[in-house]
Amino acid sequence: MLSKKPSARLKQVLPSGAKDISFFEQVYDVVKLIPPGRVTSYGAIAFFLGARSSARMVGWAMNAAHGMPDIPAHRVVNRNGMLSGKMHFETPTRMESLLKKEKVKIKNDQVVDFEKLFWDPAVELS
DNA sequence: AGGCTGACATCGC
DNA sequence: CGCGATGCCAGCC
Repeated sequence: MLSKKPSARLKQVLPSGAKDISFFEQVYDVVKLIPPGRVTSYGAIAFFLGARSSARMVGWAMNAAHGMPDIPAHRVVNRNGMLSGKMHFETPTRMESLLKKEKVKIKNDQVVDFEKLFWDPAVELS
């Protein structure tokens, strides 16, 4: 996979009067609400959006979120608490660094105490 | 216009 | 208990 970036970047800025809220935008909305030092999973976000099987899309949304400073994609990991998307950052160590800055410990590309740091949108945003 | 792929998750064999 | 197959939505070839 070489340059496989969605240059489209969706609508990115949402033209004035953008009323059609796509799945992606909902994902961004949730990810933006993840507090520092906390993490969540692709599946949790997908589930919160009512599409438990659409976890893949969440990952794809993160890919499209590249370049959006408001989207803390590093706080989203897979269900095992593993930094599965670290290789998609500017540098493979970027994701880990950002998390460590937020006092999140990483070991073997995995979030330590993932269950304790887990931020469930279905609960927090209920 | 049709098909493959993807930073996941779950069910089936 | 482990690997294979399927679902899901959007973007790109």
